[in-house]
Amino acid sequence: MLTTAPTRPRAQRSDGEQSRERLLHSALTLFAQHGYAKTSTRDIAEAAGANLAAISYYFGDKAGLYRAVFTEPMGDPAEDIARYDGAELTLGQALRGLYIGFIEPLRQGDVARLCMKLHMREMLEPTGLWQHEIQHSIKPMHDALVTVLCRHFGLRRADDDLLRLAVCIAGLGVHLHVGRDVIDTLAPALNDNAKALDLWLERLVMYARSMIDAEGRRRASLAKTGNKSRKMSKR
Amino acid sequence: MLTTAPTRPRAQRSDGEQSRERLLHSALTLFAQHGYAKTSTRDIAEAAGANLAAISYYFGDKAGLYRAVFTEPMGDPAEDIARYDGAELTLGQALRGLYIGFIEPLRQGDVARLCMKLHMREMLEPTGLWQHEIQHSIKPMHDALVTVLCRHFGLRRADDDLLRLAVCIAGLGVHLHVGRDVIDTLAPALNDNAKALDLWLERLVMYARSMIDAEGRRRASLAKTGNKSRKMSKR
DNA sequence: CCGTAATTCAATCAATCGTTTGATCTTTTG
DNA sequence: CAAAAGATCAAACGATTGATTGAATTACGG
Repeated sequence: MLTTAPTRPRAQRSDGEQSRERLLHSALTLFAQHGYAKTSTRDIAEAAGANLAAISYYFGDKAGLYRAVFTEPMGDPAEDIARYDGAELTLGQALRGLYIGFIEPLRQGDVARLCMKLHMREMLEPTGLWQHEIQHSIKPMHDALVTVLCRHFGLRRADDDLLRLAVCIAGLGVHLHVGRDVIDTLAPALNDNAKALDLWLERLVMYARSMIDAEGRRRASLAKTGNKSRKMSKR
Repeated sequence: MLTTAPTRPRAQRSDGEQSRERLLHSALTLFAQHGYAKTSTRDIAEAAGANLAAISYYFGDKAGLYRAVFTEPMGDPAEDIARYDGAELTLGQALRGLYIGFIEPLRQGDVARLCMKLHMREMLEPTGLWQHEIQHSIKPMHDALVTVLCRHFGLRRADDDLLRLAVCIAGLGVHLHVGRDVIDTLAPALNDNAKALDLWLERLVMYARSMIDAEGRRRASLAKTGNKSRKMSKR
């Protein structure tokens, strides 16, 4: 049997989607909490109040359910990108738009946060959907960020140092999710209310600006002293 | 010397440790590659060229093997901390010492890198050893970094903004490991040789400095406009 | 060289896993 | 209302898992 859900040549019953969505929600919660392998289909069905066979009925198999959980609630990446790659935006606005994409899921309900956590988990499971996710979701965002930075530095084409900068800027946002458990343990006050998340946004923008400025100074001093010497910035 | 697998009232055979260490190495590789749940004891035994029962013989059970893999090859966290929390170090030296702890494993052999990857993976699999790891390995490193920053800003006690800064500084190093697969896909040139890692060290230190400076300026402007004043030490 | 303990091995157990089955119930449609 | 399709359900199947058993093998001390 292949992966597709059952075809629906006729009308579907109105009560059908209920179980399907309950399964999706329960699966999201459990997958994000315990990972794919440690989550059994029986646990998912029980948490959803549905029958075990409903999983194969709606999603084909466990992998199909995971795929649905992984891709279905995700918005178009272009939506996130549009927030920060407009040519008319100032650098500050672009950075703010970028980090909003990371922070907003944190303040929304469980669903968005669990979904983000699921994606972060996929980063360490090189097989499966991750490579696809990199190409179709992360790469466009990365490229857009690189474009913004190129424009800011007046570069026609990105070099390695600009890529490094882009990685670090994005890394600040990623770390907010990946390191969430650690932060909650070491400094719980940093995440415990909506106001704290506003501060995160402010600080991340400020930090990103400072990194961009530092890279700009490095490039300027490099251009001045010629290609050979590499001085540390003083200050 | 103080291995406590089975009870050993008599001498042990010299060929015994061979299988034990082969099991440890194979388990590290497979656990880091596929995660705990997706790695079967049979695969581990086969990769190690040992018998399946050797796992229970040396480590009790699969969890015991994982625990051994997770904790045995890890050096004392105090060793890492000593590289950057000395009071006589300049800020630049301290940051360099901090990031060396992140980057050095990347250039060392497979073992260190796999071990680091296993720890990163554990971050998203909250069950088991992770909380212990936070308390006994990450928290000391975090506290030491906070101490360094407090000293730099002349603070008697860390506030939330300083903790945020510390999280971001550490996050740059963490992201290098967590996002490794992504980086290798989007910008493979950034990790492909020893020289590139040298550059990472340079840039991370530069970025951290710039974030620290930005935070310092923020505090200074805050003090000027009327809040309680905080003095900064210049280096 | 012999006895003992350490180690290895094949075989197996019990539990859990994902999946399938076929019957049954419910809603829609003509 | 009756036929058909959608949806639910309990039960079971086959495969794989972690762990154990007891005998066979190997190295070591005397």
